[in-house]
Amino acid sequence: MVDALLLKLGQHDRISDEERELLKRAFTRERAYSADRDIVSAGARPSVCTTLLDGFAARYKMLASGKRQITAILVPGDIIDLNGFLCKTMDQGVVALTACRVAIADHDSIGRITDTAPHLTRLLWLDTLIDAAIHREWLVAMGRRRKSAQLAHFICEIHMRLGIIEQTDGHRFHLPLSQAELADVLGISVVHFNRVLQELRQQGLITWSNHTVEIRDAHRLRQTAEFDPTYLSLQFEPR
Amino acid sequence: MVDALLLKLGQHDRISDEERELLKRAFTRERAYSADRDIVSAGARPSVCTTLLDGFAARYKMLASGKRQITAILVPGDIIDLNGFLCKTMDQGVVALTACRVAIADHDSIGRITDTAPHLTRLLWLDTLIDAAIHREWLVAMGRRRKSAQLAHFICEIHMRLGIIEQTDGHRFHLPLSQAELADVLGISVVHFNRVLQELRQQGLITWSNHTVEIRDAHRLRQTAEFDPTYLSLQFEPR
DNA sequence: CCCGCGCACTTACATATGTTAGAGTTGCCG
DNA sequence: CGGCAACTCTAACATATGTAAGTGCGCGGG
Repeated sequence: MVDALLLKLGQHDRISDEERELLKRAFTRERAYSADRDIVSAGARPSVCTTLLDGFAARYKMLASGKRQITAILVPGDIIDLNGFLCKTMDQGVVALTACRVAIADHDSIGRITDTAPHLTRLLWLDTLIDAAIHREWLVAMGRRRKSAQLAHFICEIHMRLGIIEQTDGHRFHLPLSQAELADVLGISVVHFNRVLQELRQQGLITWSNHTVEIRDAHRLRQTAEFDPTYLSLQFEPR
Repeated sequence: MVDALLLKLGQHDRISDEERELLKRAFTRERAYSADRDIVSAGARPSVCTTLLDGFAARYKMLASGKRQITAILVPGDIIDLNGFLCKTMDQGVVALTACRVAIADHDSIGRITDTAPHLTRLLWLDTLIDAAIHREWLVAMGRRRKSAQLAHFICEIHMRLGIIEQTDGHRFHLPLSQAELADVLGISVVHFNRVLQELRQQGLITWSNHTVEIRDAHRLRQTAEFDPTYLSLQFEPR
């Protein structure tokens, strides 16, 4: 059930059979959400952790003006609210962008892991550190890159993250998000998102239609994005 | 030596005497950096963790264009490169913005804590989760707030964080950063930073001179910032 | 004491991005 | 199969933000 999670954690370091078992036994229940439903709401005090099995979700925050900023895109294998285990109160909500299936673990089970399985605990901690590194990369892109470079960077990142969980087909991948949702990721208007998208298309860097993205010139795309995947900690080494 | 760190961690949950001792014994060595020196550089593979005792530092990334984005402001009590313990390679550098004093702990000592002191480990983990929550809040401010609101939000946050380590004087605090540095925080030009600053001044929300900020109307400042400190996890409860 | 340098601040103009409105497209459902 | 609804894409204009250039102030070193 938690295959994608294991696939992802296994990128960073060896996971023993016992550790695999611990995780599998923690994430027992399963649940489905339809698109546009909150999986966790801002301000909630969850008593469980949830990992995405299938579909796309987004961490987000609404402002009084009605504007929305998406602060993270979650793909299968991502833990949605591991921060809730220690932060107690969710600072932001997570919404299903497509139909989603999730697996659920009680905080008690996670707590038992932190009490008895230090190495697995470090891997879970690492997972949240990578989330933070992604946030930092987004901050850089948002604050100091040209918007076309920000989009290029986002495409490189998602392509790589989907690759880990074997959801890419070479340079092509499925990204079932609307332009309005992607505009909320980049922090720009839908109109401007479309302008920026045309720019990447016109430069022959990508094609994008029917929610399928194809990278046509990976080298130049990475170059405009100044993409360096170090922040994803994909090196396999003892942790 | 690590008083500020203990003060900060102690906001979230009770710390036992043994845990205090463990931390004190981990952070043995001390070191000083002058302003504008890197404390850790991007791409480094540190074998130690460092916590700020005194001064202000910033996590940052440089782009090929020469632009800089600051992704975090570090104040005394913050751990500078706890992520390096598990990520191994630093995704971004940390620079001393003023003269800084730091305390240093070997990764081995931190590793021993994670192997033997689960509760203290959770508190350290929590600290990195709060870093991530701050990043998310900055993403929202950067992407979707008016720039004056972004600055207002930053002031509210820093005031609160300095309050925890007892570096505020009521509604006044010392913030020895130049406008160029603050512009790199907000992701705007120096000129525009100055415009935005004038705006907050003119609205009577703050005064700001000689690197001293005074909040004149806390209520309206929070209101324009839509500031809600939930994301800092300042609630005292078992973790 | 004065000079020079860094920093805060300003102006004028250029560019990027947002807003509003609407036309074309696609896909789903009755 | 027709029609609604959501989405993509474009245009025209308004606003926010960046760039280049320069003034003035305050502080530390000679």
